[in-house]
Amino acid sequence: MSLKIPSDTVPETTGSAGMQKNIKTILKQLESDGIIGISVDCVIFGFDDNELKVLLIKSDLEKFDNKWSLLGDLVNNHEDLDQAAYRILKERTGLDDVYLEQVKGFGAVGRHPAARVVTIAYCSLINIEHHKLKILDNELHWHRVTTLSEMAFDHRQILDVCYEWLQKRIQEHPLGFSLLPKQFSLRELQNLYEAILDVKLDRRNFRKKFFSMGLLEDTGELESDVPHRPGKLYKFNYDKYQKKERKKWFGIDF
Amino acid sequence: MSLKIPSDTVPETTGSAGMQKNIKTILKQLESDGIIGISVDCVIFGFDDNELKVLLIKSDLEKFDNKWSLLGDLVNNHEDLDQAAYRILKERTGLDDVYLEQVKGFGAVGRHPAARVVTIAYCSLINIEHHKLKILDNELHWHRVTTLSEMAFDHRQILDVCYEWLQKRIQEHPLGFSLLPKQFSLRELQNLYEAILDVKLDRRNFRKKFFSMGLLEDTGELESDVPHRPGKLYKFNYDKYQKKERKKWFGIDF
DNA sequence: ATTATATCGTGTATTTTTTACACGGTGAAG
DNA sequence: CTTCACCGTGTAAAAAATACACGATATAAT
Repeated sequence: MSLKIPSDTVPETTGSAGMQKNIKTILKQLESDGIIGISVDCVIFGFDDNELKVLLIKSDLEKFDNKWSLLGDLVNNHEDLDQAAYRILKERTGLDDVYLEQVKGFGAVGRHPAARVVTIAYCSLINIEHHKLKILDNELHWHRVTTLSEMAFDHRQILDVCYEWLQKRIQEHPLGFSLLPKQFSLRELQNLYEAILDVKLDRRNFRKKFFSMGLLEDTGELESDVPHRPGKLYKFNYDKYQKKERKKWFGIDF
Repeated sequence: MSLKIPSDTVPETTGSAGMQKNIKTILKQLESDGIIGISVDCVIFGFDDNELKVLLIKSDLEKFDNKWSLLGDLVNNHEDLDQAAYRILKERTGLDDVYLEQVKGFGAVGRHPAARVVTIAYCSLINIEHHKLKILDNELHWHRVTTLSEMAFDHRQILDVCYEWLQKRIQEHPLGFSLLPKQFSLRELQNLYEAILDVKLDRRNFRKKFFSMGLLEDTGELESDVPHRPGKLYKFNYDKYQKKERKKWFGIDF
């Protein structure tokens, strides 16, 4: 017999009052049996209107009435952690080929009010445009990351950790491109970095930096619908990046 | 009722044949109930003889006969993940005030032969000297990290991930000091970095780099028992490090 | 058509950081 | 009293990061 109970967020799209009761019963049983549940929570970032956004859903638990919650679910018995995260992502965004990476496990004893649940946080970056079709479905919402007050469970802490992880990560690895269209102008790229890192950067030096890596490919196309001189559109060359030999020693810097 | 079953490694020091049977029974039951177990595994690093070592134990499972295993245990229902890791560390090394950090969760379906167990890997750095008293107990062994062949479970993979994590981490954060005595010479520190990162560094520039951070404190003492001119002994000033404001933007570098 | 405006794209001088490298000093061992 | 191995410091050259300016080109307003 395979237990199937809800996680921090509603896994079924057909959430109803009758469902709720069932959920609570199962959670209670888990709790009384002293079994630790294991879930996966996805911090799905998007970039829109020059701001970093995160995809959230209204919590279904009374205790967290109207609070925002990350997208998550219990891990099934037959699936890896990564698979579980991909499943959630697919269910919620319809997107398949996305950037996804594990960030950290969270297992404080009281983090879930109904039972002991350890969750593994994943971070995902998607192009918000690709996802727009599906957003109307339910209680899903893109929310600014900078102006978030309370959230359900320990999801605020998880989001904070993931946001800091992202800030560090985009400076060392080429993930930012996942938030942009395949083709992008250099200004769009810089806006992305400035928004995520909350810094102002010099346009010319930013340009120099990226071109010196030799990983941006000129598509020959130009921006359109801009009220000024259009910039060239580039795409990131992942192949070249893979083949590139990375220097091992990068120095000590506390 | 609180389930208590063994993890990837024997939690009890009194491991015996009778115990083994009990373990298997419980694992089988878990497996048939479709419950996912959750454990913590500690990658405990030490530094000795100018080499990075890891603390391992002989696996108790027949399938992994004589293979090396990390130190781990199932997470108890009433303890946080971090607490579980600390508990294992304390049980095995007798050490308390140690560096410990979560690295990654591993949850491949078939990673444990007896049941589905998701494990959270922790990385710990200890001074190998402090631990020598307790090593005689059982099957514990300090093993070179560079010359390790097969290991039990997916522990080789976990170790690899943690080793790479360490290589990156010691360049950005002051953790290396946990592997050294409180007081150390600059050469010892450099040997540590060279061993862990597998690079040769210029002695003078290494010195310059560290002193320019202003975090090394001259103890006034000198090395002893060296067959040459003794070097000064320093200690790391953690207080100063905490107070130090770190620059946010450190540039893009793929 | 002409002008205003906003961004594009490039180059250069300055500062800072990293790297490479040399020499005199001190303690132990023979 | 010489050899050896490492300690401790300084400096010149190379590389990287930063600051900053100007002409070009598109749209929109006049």
